[in-house]
Amino acid sequence: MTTHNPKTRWLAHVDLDAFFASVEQRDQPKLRGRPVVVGARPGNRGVVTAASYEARVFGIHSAMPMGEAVRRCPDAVFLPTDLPRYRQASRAVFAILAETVPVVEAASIDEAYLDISGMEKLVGEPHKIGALIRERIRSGTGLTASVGIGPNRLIAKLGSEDCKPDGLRVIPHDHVREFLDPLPVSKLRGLGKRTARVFTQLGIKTIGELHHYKSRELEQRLGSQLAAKFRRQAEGVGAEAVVPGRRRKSVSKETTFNTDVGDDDYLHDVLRTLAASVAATARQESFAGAVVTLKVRYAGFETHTRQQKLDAATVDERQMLRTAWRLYQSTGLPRRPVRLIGIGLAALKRDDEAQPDLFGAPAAPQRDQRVLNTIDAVRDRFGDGKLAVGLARQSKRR
DNA sequence: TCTGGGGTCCTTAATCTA
DNA sequence: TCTGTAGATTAAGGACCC
Repeated sequence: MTTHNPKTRWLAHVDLDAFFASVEQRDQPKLRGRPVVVGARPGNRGVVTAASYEARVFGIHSAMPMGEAVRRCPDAVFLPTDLPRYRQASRAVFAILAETVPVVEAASIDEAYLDISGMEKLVGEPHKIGALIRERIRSGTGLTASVGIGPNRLIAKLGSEDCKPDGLRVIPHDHVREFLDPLPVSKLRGLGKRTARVFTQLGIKTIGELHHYKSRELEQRLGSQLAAKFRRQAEGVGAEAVVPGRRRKSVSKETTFNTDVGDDDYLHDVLRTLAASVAATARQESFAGAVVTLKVRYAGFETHTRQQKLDAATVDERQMLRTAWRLYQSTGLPRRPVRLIGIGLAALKRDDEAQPDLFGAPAAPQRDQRVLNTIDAVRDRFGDGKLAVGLARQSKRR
């Protein structure tokens, strides 16, 4: 961990612009300059995963229902999400970052935090470092990134947001207050719709107003922890370090049906497929998990989860399926048609930390890859609704 | 408008255990 | 051995993020 004096500490936040859509435009030149929307197939249940800046002009943004996106811009190019290709592009960007900067923390597939303290001596002032990072990403991958640089993570992140797309913004230590004060509180991390309502009711609109808000009403309304978190952010003095190589804490797989499913045999088949996929991921990444979670969603978006701790960590899909199915059948869940079903594995341990698991004899890696490939292939051809049927046929042929 | 999928973290309540 | 209790663990749900 770096222990720089806050005045000499520089963190950067790198954010790839409209990432999924940009990868598509990069790989298919005829899409450049056109509105591109990546996400669910129009007509299916689902939302927009990414929208190019040309599509955003029409008010299309991620998480918007696909039907609404089609209404707003029927002439846009609608593409299915091609995660393997985006992962590949992401790996290329992270490789460049790793070559350029000593400490890199991946925050998501298209975002990273960098600790660039000390690089001034080699490269020059922070502005030069940011420019170098952006140029290397552009020349190495053909993608554009926005970079924010500041004395802590929050300021760096808000900086990159502020200069999007394809921009660079440096906020020095002694400019933090003037940068932060006029911003709306909705810019704070972890502040969503629910919390925003509380701030509105308290009459707090900007980060500056929150910074000067002394009443304990905030603590009463949000709870002491959450209130403290937002107050710290409003002070602008975050101290969390950039941590390379964070470990994942859970893995899960879920699917939404095009029409709700009431047939238990069918649900069981789908769950088996999802369990196989989770188990395959676990084996590929060499960990086992001791908590199985079942997730079920009904009409009206009514969502329930059930979980059970196992005696020992496992990667065995049969044990996961047995556990999840027991949870489905005997924990008082509504017996109504199901919109979504999913399974997850948590309380993860690396293989070398796990208890020996007699039931979880690892399957051949080739088979794991087959499971993952099959899921992708079936989803490509039929969409998620046909996933279970497609796999059931496959396994009969085998 | 009608809401995906894959995650993290937090709060609260129930249950277990010393 | 019984009982009350505090703290830890487990479980469920919610908010949020990309």
